[in-house]
Amino acid sequence: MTPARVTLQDVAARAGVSRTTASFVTSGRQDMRISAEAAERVIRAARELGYRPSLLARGLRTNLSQTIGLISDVVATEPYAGDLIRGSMATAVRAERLILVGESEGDHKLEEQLIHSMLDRGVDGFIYAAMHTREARLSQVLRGHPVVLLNCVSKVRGIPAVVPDEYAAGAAAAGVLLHAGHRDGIYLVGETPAHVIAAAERSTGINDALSMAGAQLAGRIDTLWWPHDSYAAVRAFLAAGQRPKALICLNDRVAFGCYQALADVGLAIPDAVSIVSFDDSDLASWLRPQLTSVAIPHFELGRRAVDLLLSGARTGPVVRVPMPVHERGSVGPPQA
Amino acid sequence: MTPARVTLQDVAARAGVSRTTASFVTSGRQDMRISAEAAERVIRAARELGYRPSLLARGLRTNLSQTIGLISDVVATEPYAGDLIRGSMATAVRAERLILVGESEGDHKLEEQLIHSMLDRGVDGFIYAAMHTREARLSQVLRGHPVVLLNCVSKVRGIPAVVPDEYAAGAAAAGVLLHAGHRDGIYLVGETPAHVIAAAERSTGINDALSMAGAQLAGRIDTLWWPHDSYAAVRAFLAAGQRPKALICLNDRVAFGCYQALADVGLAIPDAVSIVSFDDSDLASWLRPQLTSVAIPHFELGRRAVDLLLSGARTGPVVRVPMPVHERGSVGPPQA
DNA sequence: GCGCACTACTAATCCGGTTTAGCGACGCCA
DNA sequence: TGGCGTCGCTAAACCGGATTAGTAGTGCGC
Repeated sequence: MTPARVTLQDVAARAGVSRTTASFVTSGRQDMRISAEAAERVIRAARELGYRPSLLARGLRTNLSQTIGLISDVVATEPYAGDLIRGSMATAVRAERLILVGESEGDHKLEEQLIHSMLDRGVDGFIYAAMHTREARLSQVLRGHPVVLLNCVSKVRGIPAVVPDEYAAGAAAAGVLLHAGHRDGIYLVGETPAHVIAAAERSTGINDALSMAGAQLAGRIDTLWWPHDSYAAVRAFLAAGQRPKALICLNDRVAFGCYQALADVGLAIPDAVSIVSFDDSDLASWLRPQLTSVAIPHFELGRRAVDLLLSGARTGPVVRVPMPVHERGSVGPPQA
Repeated sequence: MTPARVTLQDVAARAGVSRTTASFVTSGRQDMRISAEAAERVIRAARELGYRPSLLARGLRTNLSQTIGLISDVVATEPYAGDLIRGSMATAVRAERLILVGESEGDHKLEEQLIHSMLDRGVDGFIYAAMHTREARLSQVLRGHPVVLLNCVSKVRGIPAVVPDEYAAGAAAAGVLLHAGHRDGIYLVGETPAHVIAAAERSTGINDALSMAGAQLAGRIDTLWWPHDSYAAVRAFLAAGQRPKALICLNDRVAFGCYQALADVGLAIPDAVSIVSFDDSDLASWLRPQLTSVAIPHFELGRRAVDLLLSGARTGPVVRVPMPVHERGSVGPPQA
């Protein structure tokens, strides 16, 4: 049934050496003296037999499993966050690692169970990912194990973390409007609760960039980050007689609702109103006109986190990954 | 640094028994006679010490790692397919398993490398997932290992497989229109290449359901499954003077393009044109009016695949998972 | 009072690697 | 020619469990 595995013993026998010697060769240790000739025989035997070392056996002895645990709250729930896993995975594979995934669904008990399960399997370290950039309370179970935070930060200890550079992203979004000539009538659409770091930092970046140019937000349209909510909020805003010249939406879904509300009252994008947004989801390129949006570099975030973990950093500053602006058709010069 | 693990030896010592006895108790084997009293002592000692067996060590001996390998082509790329991983994960965790993920990106070499890497880690079986329902050519490396196909089928061997019931879904979509009173002017939007099983089966289901009701498709609007393409195709269709009464879109993205095209010429949904679709992505509920769509049960698919794999089935029929219809506001009675 | 079955354990081995300790052979030097 | 260091390699122990093959102790029948 299951194909029998070739063991180090088989390789050693074929090469006419001891298991020990074969081990030294296959594990590539330099500090033990093996003649080039013997090494060559071992390598050949291994190749001919299709030898692959059992990482279970190796890990038992070395306490290294070449495996990384990825714990997330709800990563897979968010449509595009799969890229976060992809980035981690691709990077891990390139370093001969594999990734064990676990989703805690925000449940602390489940999270601890997952961490234990992973430790039972000897993972070499953890990536602790949050969907929405926020402050994380790390489980005690992780204490003493290598951890890199992904898309979240922790104040208690100087744990290495990788997060998108939301501040710069906010500044960039504002910059797009400024560059198009906008100075007033710019509104921020979307609520900015304090615990959502992304919102707060984007907002700060926007304000700073605007004031640096001698401008400022004309106001804020408060709404949840969903199409229905922003649609209703913007409809009400317009119904009150307000006529914005540009909207900065805190994500693409919010922007979608804005598109719908503006269409209802016949305000053209970008002629009457310019729109910039954050996320750069697929939606952004499906809208008409296509939406200018600042991307969350999910793949890159995952990549960086794995790199950081594998680098052996156990403590360090927060790595901020740039968020690229994708300029499309939703921004134009302000109406004369 | 890393907390020292409690071993079976520690537990045995504390309980005053041999490692063997402790092993019998912790691994729950009934066939060996252990007094209730001794068992109790071992259990207590294990609890007090926080003992957790090393699955590396156990796996080395038993050849069972309690770990499943999930190989996919591009699962994480598709926004909502993360649910597929989630469903597998949640189900696996409930059975004390963890999932090792790997994405082949369609690259056969990479796929083999991933499979090898997983085997090196002693995975007990594989879930081989495809993003789009299709026929899969299984790597030779998998031969002899438990495999369940997810969202794909294989003709060569009778490998267990889990797929969405696309035929029934097609019939259901047509049924929604029939139920609303539609009999003619119904068009299918989206190309149906032969190798895309989902498309072919949906199409057959639609045709069968229509003809069962004495109706039939008025025609087909050929287009790639993307908003821009369907937008252009439907615009051209309408420009040619055609006036459909209902559109069956092969996915939500296609439907999105239809919405845009219909809006351009002032045809209201659902008053002038009814629309049903497949996928039930978030987009469906964001559109105005909300889109009636047949859902792909990603989570359930993942769940079933893991269940099937853990059930020990090495061969079996294709499991077809129902695709639930989510009725919303995009379907109405045909215009008088 | 002996053989036998049964209970309740345990010593020893195994899984497949890594790692430590050490062993012959050889060359060099005094 | 004996001591010593180095080279090239291996025996044995180890990692932490599971499993096989017993082994004491007890009760029972005859």
